[in-house]
Amino acid sequence: MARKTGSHAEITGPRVRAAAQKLFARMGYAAVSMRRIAEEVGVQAGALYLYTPDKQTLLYDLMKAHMEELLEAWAAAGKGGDPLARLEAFVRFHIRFHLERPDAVFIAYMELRNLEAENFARIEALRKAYEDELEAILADGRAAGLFDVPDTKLATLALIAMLTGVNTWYREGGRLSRERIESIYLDMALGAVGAEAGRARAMAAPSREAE
Amino acid sequence: MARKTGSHAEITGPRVRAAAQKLFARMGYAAVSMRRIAEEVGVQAGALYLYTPDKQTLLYDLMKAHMEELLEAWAAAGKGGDPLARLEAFVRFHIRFHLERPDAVFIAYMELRNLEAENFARIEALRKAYEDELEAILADGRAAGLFDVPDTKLATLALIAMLTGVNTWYREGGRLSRERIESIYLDMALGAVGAEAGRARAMAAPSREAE
DNA sequence: ATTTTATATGAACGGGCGTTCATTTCAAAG
DNA sequence: CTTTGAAATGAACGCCCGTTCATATAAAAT
Repeated sequence: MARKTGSHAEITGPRVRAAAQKLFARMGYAAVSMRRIAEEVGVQAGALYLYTPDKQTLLYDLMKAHMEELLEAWAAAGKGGDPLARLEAFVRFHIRFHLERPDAVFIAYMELRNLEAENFARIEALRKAYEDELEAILADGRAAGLFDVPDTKLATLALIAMLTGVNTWYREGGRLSRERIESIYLDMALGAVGAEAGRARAMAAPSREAE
Repeated sequence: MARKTGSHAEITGPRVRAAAQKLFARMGYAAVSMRRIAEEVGVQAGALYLYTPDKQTLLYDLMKAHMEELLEAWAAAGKGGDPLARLEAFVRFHIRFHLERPDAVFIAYMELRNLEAENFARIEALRKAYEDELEAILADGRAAGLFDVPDTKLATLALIAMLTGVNTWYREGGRLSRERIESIYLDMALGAVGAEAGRARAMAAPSREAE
């Protein structure tokens, strides 16, 4: 038989994962039945238990994989540079990464409350690790006199909320290209942390300062 | 008998509303049963139908009341002034209003997908009306040469996402007062839209401000 | 050709769901 | 008192839930 063995979080069948991710994102974890997921895969409900011990683990595995992928991708993309360059890299990376997997992102921040306490704590730890990456950039930038940030924790949460917000309105083939969106959000992020040198280059004519 | 009469959205019994709001916010609409709500009220499930035609209407009424309250409160608070003063008023109003009713706010943006198409469209229209209030401020500010905003629609959504984000981490009696939080977010918002006049007053020395 | 193994079925389990409704309770109105 | 009628009960409706399991199928390994 093929019943799952180890301490769960195994390589849940890709077809099952894909079906669950799609349906959880569209209808919400609580509103999707195992029978509905099975239908999407083209199988009977009982067969799902060859790939996951239960519905909760299916959700947890999706969220865990997403968060780990996020951290790994940033570790690979966010190399060195001065704080300003690192902030630009972070902003562009965050928007691009999140726009590329809207379903996973949606689940990761809408279904937190449907995780059992233990699983919730694990996902929160991963989220915290990601936030810490941005906070370190802001702290370094402040220390270097590049940013004007009274509270790095607050600024971190504010920036991440702003950036992730793109996912709520972006639609493929819309009015603005991803590159353009990244640039606009980058300018807003730089302004929000008082990094006026970064903003200056986008200014030239119409109104204000030069540094 | 006391069965509801008009085209629904009546004055759903306040105790039922309060119980539903609390439970929907904590566990999610789909995960809360009518029996659980009844238990919270201290009544049997059947009695709830004296106050609402069905569960869906209970959710819709909560969201509609919240959005209308939001629009009315802003209409009362957001009087005139130049765009900079109006933006400051909006930021402070938004944070204060949202921090005062975390359950309603949480439901309003987490349970949209559980609304039937017709109800969804009505709530979205109210949300759009609120966003338009901010967008008008940004458009006026840009026209007056006060803000540097390449796309008012994007900036509107970015600012609202950033401001509403406060609700995800704020806890009563935390490290920072609401007033302090408002001020910090105000500075970030002003920076994000390139309103350097507003930020300037906070600059003086190397990092912090005094107001 | 036989055994093994992975994959799947489909019926069944106990239980919870939203909603309805005939009936009861009980305070206020007459 | 008696009548009214709003407020609430509690049983019942048909249906869907997550999960288990004995059984079937069929490809791979022997």
